[in-house]
Formats: sequence, structure tokens, C-alpha cells
Amino acid sequence: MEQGVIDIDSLAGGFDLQATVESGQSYLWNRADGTTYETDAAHGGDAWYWTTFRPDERADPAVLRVRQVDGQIRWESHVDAAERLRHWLRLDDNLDAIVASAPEDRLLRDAYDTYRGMRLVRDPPFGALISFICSAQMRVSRIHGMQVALRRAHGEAVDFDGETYHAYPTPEALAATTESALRDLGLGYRAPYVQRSAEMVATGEAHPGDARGLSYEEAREFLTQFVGVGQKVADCVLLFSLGYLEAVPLDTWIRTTIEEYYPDCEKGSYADTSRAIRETLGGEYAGYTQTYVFHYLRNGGE
DNA sequence: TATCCAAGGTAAGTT
DNA sequence: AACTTACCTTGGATA
Repeated sequence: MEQGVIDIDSLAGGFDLQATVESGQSYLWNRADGTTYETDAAHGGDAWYWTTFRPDERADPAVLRVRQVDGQIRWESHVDAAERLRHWLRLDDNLDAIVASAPEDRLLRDAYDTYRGMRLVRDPPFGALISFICSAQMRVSRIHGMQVALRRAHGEAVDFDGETYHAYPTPEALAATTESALRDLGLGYRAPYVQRSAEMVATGEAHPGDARGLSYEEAREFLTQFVGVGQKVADCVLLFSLGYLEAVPLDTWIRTTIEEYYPDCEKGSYADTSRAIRETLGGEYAGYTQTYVFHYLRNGGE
């Protein structure tokens, strides 16, 4: 087993593992003790979390376990995962600078202060694509539950430290399944979307990672070619996987926020409203701010 | 215990 | 292009 430690003091802006992985940005991390994800909306806990990935240097999938305790991030894996961890949890972002760049605004300040240390994630593109296709009209806890079900039914089993985990399904595995099988997992009308989009990736017709390099709005348009992906889901993939930190997914929460706090940003169409709220939330890091506001309001803050 | 409702929307059909 | 409507499932609220 490989393992390592990262001092949180060495990170500009601190860190909050629980807030980062349970705030509805990523559905690819799991609590190691098996307790239901999101049963407690608090933050700052010291639980172990795990995810899986496919390292080049190893034939089988690898497990990565992470815990935050005593001012440190401790990790364990099949392989050296230090750099990957920094990448996936955006540990190199200068969070102090990002927070400082946000507009002076009571709501934004309160959201940043309450969850200081939460970082955006950089999920693998395929997992992000599928999880956000599943997110349509669905609660955060159930979106995560669907990903757990997908792992168990279609993910490769992998042993680590005496326990068996399931890798996130490959595009090929989900392409090879059926709408009916996915409906049995509780995906509802999202089942055919998942199967067909996975098929597009498996056959090489398109890959969500190919949006990288395009301008923000072009990238959003590119992603909508996948079945079950509209502008909102596309924005989620851009923000939580592909590093477009200016993306502001216009979900029910941000739409309510716009109504109550920034009514002038409501422009009718998604594209125009998106541009307006992006400016209001600070431009290049608007998505960071949106994620804090989403998490803050969803947990009852006002 | 039964019924109702909304959940981080999208696709397909109309105007 | 803008506007409607149907869509699966289920945990939690309401009666």
C-alpha cells in the first residue's frame, strides 16, 4: 500500500474534505464506513472517503482513500496518488485569492465564510457526465445513491486492504447494459440517456473531455450533443470536471437566488441569464462562488 | 396508512 | 427560436 500526508497549512486557503466531496459537486466519492452519504449536512468531519481510478501503471482499477484529521490530509492507495489527489481536489487553487476576488456582497460573503476551505473538484469527465445526467429532477442524496448502484451493478470489483470496492463503470460497461437494467437501478427516465451517452463515448463518437480547449460557451454547446445533457448539465460538467471556473449552472437554487437577490440578472434565455449572473458573481471564478452559494442555501443558510 | 409533492432538467412536439 | 408537456422514482410532508 502507498500512503502519504499533505499538510493543510501548506495550502493557500485551507481545506474542508467533507464540504468538498458532499456538497453536490461530485458524486464519485463515498464514505468508507458505509454510512449514507449526506445524512449529515455538517462539515469539518474526519471520516474516511474513497473513490476509484484507473492508473496507467496498473491493469486493475485502484482505490484511493482519504481522510482529513489533525490539520492533515492523509491518503492511502494501490499506487502513488499524491499528485492525482491534488489535481482532483484542486489543492493547488489559491482559495484565499479566489475568495478575495469575489464581489463585496452580504450573501456571497456569508456563503464563503460558512464553508471556508471547501474547494471545487475536478472529477474524471466520464463519471461527471454520467452523474450529472442522473441529476435531472433529483435530490443530491439520491443522485449519489444512483452512482453507488451503478458501481455495484456495472463496476469492476477491486480488493484493497482486505475489503472489496467497486470501480466506477467504464463507458463500455454502461454502453453494454440496457435501459431496462438501468431502470431497475432506480434511474427512471434517465436510464436511456445514460446508456446512449455511454455508447457515444464507448464507440468514440464523442468524449466529454474533448470539450477542453474550446471557449466556454462553445464547450457548453459541445457537451449538449450527449443524450440527457442540456445547458445546465453541460455547465456542471464544465465546472466540476473540466476546470471552467466561470461556469454557473442555472439550477433551481441559483434561479431562486436570482429571483430574490439579483432580479436584474433574469434575462429570459439560459445563455443571457448565464452571462448576467456570471458577471454578478465575479467573472472568472463565478462558478466557485455559485458552488458556495448553492451549498450555503441548500443547508438552510440565509 | 394513504396521498401528494418536488427533487441541482431534458427531449420532443407546437406555435 | 420561444413555449408546453411528459417523463421515472421515491423520501418526506401532509392529511
